[in-house]
Amino acid sequence: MKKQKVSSAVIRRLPRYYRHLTDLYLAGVVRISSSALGKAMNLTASQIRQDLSCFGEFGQQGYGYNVSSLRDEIAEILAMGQNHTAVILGVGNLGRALAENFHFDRSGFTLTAIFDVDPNVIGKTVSNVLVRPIDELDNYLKENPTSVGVLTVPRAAALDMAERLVQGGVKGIWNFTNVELNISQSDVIVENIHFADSLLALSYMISENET
Amino acid sequence: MKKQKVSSAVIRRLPRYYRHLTDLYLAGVVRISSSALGKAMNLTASQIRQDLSCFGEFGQQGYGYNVSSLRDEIAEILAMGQNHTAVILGVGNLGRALAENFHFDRSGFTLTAIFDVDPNVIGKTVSNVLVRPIDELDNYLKENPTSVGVLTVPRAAALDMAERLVQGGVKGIWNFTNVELNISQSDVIVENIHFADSLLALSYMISENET
DNA sequence: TAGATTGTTAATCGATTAACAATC
DNA sequence: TAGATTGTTAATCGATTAACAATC
Repeated sequence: MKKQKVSSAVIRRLPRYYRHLTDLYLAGVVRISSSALGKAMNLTASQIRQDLSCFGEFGQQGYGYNVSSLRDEIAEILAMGQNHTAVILGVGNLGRALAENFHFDRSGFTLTAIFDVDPNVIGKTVSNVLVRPIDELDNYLKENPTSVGVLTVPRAAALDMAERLVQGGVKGIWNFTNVELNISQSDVIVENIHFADSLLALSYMISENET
Repeated sequence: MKKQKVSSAVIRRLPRYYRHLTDLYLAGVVRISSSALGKAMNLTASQIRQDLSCFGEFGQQGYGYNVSSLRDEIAEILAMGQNHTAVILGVGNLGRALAENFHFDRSGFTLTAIFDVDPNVIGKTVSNVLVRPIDELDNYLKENPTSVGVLTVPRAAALDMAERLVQGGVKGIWNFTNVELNISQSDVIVENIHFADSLLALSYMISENET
């Protein structure tokens, strides 16, 4: 059943496909060819067909792809329908920004809990989710199996919190701290968002662009 | 003078090198070999030497690399010493999180201004930076040439704001909105941080990991 | 039907890894 | 000096692109 491993390059493009298809869908576009999609996304038609062929056959000769159903297929591939759950650790500015502005549900996740150490926020709700004391994390995870822990704690707390998430049985950690989490011995997946790395790459590119 | 174009894979690794070297430097490590660095970063020694060779010769046979000076060299390559400036557009939760918690200076940037539409925050300071009315953006950019615009506005405002940044002569846009900015006709560089893409990739990987 | 477009195989291109002479 | 490790060239591997028969 399981195909050969899908390359990381392909995996990174899947959410982009999903995003573009959603835009097309909302714009009322019914069908699209690989070449038209490629033009819109700055990819070759070949690459799109090659990417999709990792997962099955979703098109139709002479027609192209049905936008709505290809979107659904990709949602399926991305496991968006699996009722994933997420908890946020640390509700400072960034944690709060994610809780209030990021639509977890649009990626197939439900935000089920928020943890923090600050007595001023514990017991309150943020975005309709209760903020709990961090001491309750271990118990909470034991009683409420959770897909992903969102790490938005200060640098100093990052490693300890990551360890507790792993112990608590999460399947993935969405890491916003600039700490490199070295938990490769477990089979928990770490997805990093390194703001500084992104800005430095931009710094390089704008300088390169001038010369 | 200009070497052949450096591949994007290499550019993306440079900030990681910088980050690891900083950690080593702060830990008091004086020298490191490509193989030791590779082990720490999960790269091959070969790749590290190949990457660095795009920019010059920074090591010494039989010794390896001096941590501090290699770090400095990479900072130089990343253009960290060029007094880049940044302005934030939109000081909602995310803009505020960046203004207050992200250390622009550590990436060689100075946050010089913040713009918003909300009368309740205009005139106040966030992280010692004045929040100005968005109407002043065009004039501000004219009078204060700015390297990068940080886009943390709502989706609806994104395209318009991006256009004004481009008109205002910024060299790069750090885009946190989930809107695809299509400004490839200009030579402004867009660096995207797509939270949803990142979470969906994680969703895929944790599901894949189970089967 | 004729035209369009897929899925897939083969060709090309680029990036990573291996090997090694140079040398600190 | 002998051992270690670089920078670089060559070999390998993987990803992207091109081509085309199949077919809607």
